[in-house]
Amino acid sequence: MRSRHRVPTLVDVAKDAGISPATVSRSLNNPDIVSKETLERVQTAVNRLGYTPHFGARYMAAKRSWTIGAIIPTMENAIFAKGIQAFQEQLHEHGYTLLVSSSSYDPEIEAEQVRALISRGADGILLIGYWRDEAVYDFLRRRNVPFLLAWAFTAGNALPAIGFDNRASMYQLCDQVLALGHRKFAVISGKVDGNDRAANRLKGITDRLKDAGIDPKTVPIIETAYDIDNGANAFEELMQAEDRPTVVMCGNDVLAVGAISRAQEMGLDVPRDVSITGFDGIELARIVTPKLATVRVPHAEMGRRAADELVRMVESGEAGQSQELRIEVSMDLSIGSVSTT
Amino acid sequence: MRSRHRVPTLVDVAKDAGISPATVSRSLNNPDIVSKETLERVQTAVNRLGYTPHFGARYMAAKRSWTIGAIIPTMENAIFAKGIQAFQEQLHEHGYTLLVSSSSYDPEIEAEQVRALISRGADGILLIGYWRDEAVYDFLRRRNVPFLLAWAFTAGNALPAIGFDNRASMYQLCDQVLALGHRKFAVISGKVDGNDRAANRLKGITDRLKDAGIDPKTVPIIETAYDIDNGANAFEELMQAEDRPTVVMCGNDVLAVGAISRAQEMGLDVPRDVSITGFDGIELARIVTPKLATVRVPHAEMGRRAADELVRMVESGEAGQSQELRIEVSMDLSIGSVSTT
DNA sequence: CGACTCACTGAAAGCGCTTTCATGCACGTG
DNA sequence: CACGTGCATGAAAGCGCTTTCAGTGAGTCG
Repeated sequence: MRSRHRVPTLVDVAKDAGISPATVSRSLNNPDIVSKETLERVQTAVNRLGYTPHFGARYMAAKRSWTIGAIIPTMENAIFAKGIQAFQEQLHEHGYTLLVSSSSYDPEIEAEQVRALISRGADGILLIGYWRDEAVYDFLRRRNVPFLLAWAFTAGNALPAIGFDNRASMYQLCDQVLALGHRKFAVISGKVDGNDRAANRLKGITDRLKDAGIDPKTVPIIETAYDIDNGANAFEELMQAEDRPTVVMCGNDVLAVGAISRAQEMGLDVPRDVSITGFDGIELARIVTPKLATVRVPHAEMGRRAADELVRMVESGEAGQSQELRIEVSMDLSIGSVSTT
Repeated sequence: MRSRHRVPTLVDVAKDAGISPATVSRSLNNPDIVSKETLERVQTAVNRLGYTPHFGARYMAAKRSWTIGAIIPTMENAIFAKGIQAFQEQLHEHGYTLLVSSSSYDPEIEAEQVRALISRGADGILLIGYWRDEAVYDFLRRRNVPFLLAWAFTAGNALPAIGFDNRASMYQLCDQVLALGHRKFAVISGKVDGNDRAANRLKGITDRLKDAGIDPKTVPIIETAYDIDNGANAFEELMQAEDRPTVVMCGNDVLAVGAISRAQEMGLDVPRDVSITGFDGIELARIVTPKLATVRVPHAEMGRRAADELVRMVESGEAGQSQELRIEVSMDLSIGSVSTT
């Protein structure tokens, strides 16, 4: 029952078209070197039989899978959605298929996924951020599988990355917040452990505060996983302090949106009673009320460029070239000024 | 340069362990039938060499890929994210890997993706909704690849599906809207063409209105792609009418959120000036102000159940069993009552 | 007009694994 | 002691494709 119809193979096509399997293979992969007439007969046979090449066999014989793997920390929220979508589309343009898996921000799972992707023959791999066990990098290098990092960029780091400088970006945002007169800060950061993006964003804030003569140790900082509810709870906790902050800077938009929504539930007006900032510039930030002040990351462009670069690496065998992308600080309605009287 | 290190194969492991390749294969796939001592030697050799099985070869020899494919209409917004995430996790439990691709709501692309997934040896395939070219179903059946539909359920339809009744759910929501006294409706629907979910949601509204003695032809309906901005624009257009609706029902949360945000920009109070409803119950609906009245779909459960069922189909070779999931209508703050004086 | 080139095609090896079949060996049994 | 039994292993075929190597015939050139 399960195999009533035999699945047609390349040999079946060859027989049907009255030519050799070799020529059928060429017709499919390298049509230029086959005569027009033969090409047509192959085409006809393929259609008649409903032939689809067997990926495993093809991959085994050609040692090319036309597959690119990507491991992102999460699919649950939209942080990576836009970028990965663009990455996928651009890969498709190059004739590659994308395999995505998510690690739930767990380094062990990530390492396992890397092995899984390689075992499935990924010709190249996209990873998020820099920080991971050196063993993972070793494994990739030993296998000679090109890899590229995204969503982060640190000048001087030798690993090929396409992204933006998380520290500098947050530094810049913090700059603007200071310019509005804020001096009483609080921070809701993502989990810093093993996450260079989160760590650098936090560092961007503390660095800027130091430069402004504010001791970061005096700033209340809550570290929590990226999740709307966590953002909300952290916000509430921060506002319990007797000396309330005038601004709460969040490690990403998801946390910030949680903060905004809890603020409303608490009857606080944003930004009159308290200002809130985010990071990422996902759609959420745009539609929340008030519109979120945030750092806009060019997700789609990052995805496209990463695809182009990774394909280039795979096909040329050359080392990857890093690219830094420009972010844009957008001071939207969720932040107000503070009189510095 | 690209191949300085030769990738270790099963034969290398066999040599290193001093046993035959056959036994190594057995140790890896069927440890029960191998002696404990041999197992250990294999384990040691695998670790020493850093061996990872070659997926293509394995798939070719065993004719099982341990891969499940899923084709969703879009990754851009969160409609499918939660469900697919759960689907993936549950598949992982069963030892399967998920391959996701998106069709951008284009039936041609979807058909192409089906072929691509099959060619990659997907042992089973998850598709969204019922409507697609019969040729796609034929192809799947001819190939004997089990498939399952999700995000929809129509009683009596023979195709195996795990989801909810889009028409009935929207009918139910509309019911509640009527109960609040609304009589002047407007609708922002998703593109109905080729999309049974969108079509049935719309039908749920018109059916209910008919039953209430309201001629659906008198109700302004705008059909547009699921996108926040489209929702916003459609809303504005609908509110331009001289006889404004008291409620705008939207085909999904994304459209509804767009509508809410435009309402605010237009200086309209939701729900005092106009009520707005959505569909899906994604996170967005919860955090928008005012909280969106919508139909909550149990995405995670749908994903998990779909995974269990599809794996069962693949492993048993039996036909798929449909399951209908319960939705929940939540009348949140974006809807108010209308005095029926 | 013989030697070459060129465009096209075929034969066959081999990619890394699983699985069938055969074999060896240590038992327990009549 | 001859035999069947069951466990653990090995040998070898073969999965469906690509690619190298070797033609073949037609056209071109000195």
